[in-house]
Amino acid sequence: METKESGQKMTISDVAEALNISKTTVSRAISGKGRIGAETRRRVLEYIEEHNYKPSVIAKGLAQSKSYNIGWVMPSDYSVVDLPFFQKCLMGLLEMAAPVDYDVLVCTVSPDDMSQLERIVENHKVDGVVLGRTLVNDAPAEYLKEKKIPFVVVGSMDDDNVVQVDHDHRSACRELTSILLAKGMTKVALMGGNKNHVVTLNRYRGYLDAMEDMEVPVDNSLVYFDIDNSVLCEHAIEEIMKQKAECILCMDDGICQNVLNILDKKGIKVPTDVRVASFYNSSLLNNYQPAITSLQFDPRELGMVACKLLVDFIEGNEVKKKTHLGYELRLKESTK
Amino acid sequence: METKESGQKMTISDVAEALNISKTTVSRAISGKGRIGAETRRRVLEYIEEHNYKPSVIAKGLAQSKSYNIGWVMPSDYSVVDLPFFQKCLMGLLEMAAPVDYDVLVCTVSPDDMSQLERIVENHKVDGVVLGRTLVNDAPAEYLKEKKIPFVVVGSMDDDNVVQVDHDHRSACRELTSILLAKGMTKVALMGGNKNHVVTLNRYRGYLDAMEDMEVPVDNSLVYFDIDNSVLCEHAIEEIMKQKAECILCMDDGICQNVLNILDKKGIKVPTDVRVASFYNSSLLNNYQPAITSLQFDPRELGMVACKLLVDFIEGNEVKKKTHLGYELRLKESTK
DNA sequence: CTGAAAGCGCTTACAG
DNA sequence: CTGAAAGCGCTTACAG
Repeated sequence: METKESGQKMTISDVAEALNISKTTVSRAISGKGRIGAETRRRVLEYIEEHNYKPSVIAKGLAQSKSYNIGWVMPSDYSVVDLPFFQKCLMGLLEMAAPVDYDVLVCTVSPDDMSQLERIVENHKVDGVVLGRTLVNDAPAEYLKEKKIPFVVVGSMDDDNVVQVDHDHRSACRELTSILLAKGMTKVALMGGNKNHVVTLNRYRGYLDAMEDMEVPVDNSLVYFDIDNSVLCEHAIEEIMKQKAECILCMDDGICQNVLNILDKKGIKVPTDVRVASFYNSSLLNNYQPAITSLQFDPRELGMVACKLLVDFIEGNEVKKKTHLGYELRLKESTK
Repeated sequence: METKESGQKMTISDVAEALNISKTTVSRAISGKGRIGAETRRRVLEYIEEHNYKPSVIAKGLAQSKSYNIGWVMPSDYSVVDLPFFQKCLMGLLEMAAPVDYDVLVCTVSPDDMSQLERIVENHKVDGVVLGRTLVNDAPAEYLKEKKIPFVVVGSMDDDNVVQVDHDHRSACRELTSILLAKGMTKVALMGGNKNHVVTLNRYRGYLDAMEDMEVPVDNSLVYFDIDNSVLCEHAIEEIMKQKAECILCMDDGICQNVLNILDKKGIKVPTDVRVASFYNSSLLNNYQPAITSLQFDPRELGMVACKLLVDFIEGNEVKKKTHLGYELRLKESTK
């Protein structure tokens, strides 16, 4: 109940001594591995409970060549730091990791620098890592494969050997686009993000799928990528409106926020002058008037699932390679 | 179950053997501690460079009773996860930590549960921690004091013994309020956040300071706290407008976003019907029309400074107890 | 300047 | 069922 003798932290030797048994036995009582008498075990557990003994995970790790850490790798791009997406994934990771006694070490990578990632794996500070997003040519993923470190990606990749967890953006975008087309619009513009992100391509494919389904020809002058600042965005909107687009489909809510502001500035009304829909997963568009039709995902759940998969993987269990989480489609006034 | 591959991780013994010297000498060459011949040292450094040997930080940690991790503690409240603030702090932390060979372990706490924090400190997984915000009755801070773990807080507290890094919210708010008053407004409403957060109180104090400076009496029917959902927000706005407030000062951009949406919904125009100002540190209000007058802070810098202070602290150096970072005041159309 | 040895706090064959 | 001992990969008095 009271804190142990002031100062020094208790070690396994202390409890062994106090109980007049060997460290081996104490270790076994705690880990549950190896044979041990029920009564002995009870005594040990009771003692450490009462004296609040907590084994050093560092020492345990050394003995087992493990760190009990998983690495969470997120991009550090300026534009991405404003999106709550990665923060929410991280929350999910943390939530799942603690109960299985893993901790989460964070590091960032940028397209031209993955030294932080290299540090944590080469210093042996993590037992596995989860990559926060996937790129078309994914240097971090290649690196981890080569190093033979267990890892899972939040997102999708072509390689069927890597463990992936993602929402099915292709289907989702196909569904959303279909609904827009079914409403009678044929000129649905697409405002895309970075084409080097796999997610961008998948959404684009879904868009194309829907166009094909509904036999609507694709007009490339309505399709824009790499819209990552307001100048590009404004330019794209001007072109799009020149083509008399009936709807603008935005690939993420950062882009959508930009689009809405520019539309507003230009006095173009939503949904009367043009409809707007988005891939919505943050609060950027909270309470916007009119409410924005969007696809809804759950980043926190991505994090939780990724963590579960990674830990299973690390511990040598069989792991499903590809898991898709559900999404929701929310029709609002912006596409009325 | 795993078979050893030829590419096994190299240990200090391997390099000692290869060079025909002792592990001691290798260790000294790397750490720079202890006497060692310049030539010997050169050989070691050259060898490990060439063979890409990286010492295990885990083992090093065990030997030194250190983990070379710092803990980053952030709240997990639902409302707070949408703000990029903590994510940006974290970026700053990471940026400073890597060069000094520390890694960052993340954990969350909520008002009624700090078990994640207890885990990482009691498992000895961190050498110190930084608390992402301060509360009026700060249980995590109390806990860390009791445990005698080095820690620094991002935010302010009454206890002069704890290392703090913060923006001077009181002065900032005083300055902003003064400017508003100087423009001739006397009815400046205040929409505050959680009164249990120290930052909320400090901003409030700054507001009071300014009112006193300018000899404007404080009207309590213009001051609201704990505005954390749109229902409360709408109610507050109705009351405020009934009092014919000339300006609404919002304590953070989440609140401000809410306020703007409700104002919009009610057809109240900014700045003609009412002025609006905010404490702006995220992208929530990006490109909003009209542009919002606000105080601007730098969360990333907070993280960087906190990291520097903590590492100094951990390594036993003298550390400044209280550091204030600068802020900027941006006057925009919303208070014209 | 360099090395043998003890030690950091655990785990885990191996033996009894 | 239990323990002595070796070992995980480093650091660091201590001695030469």
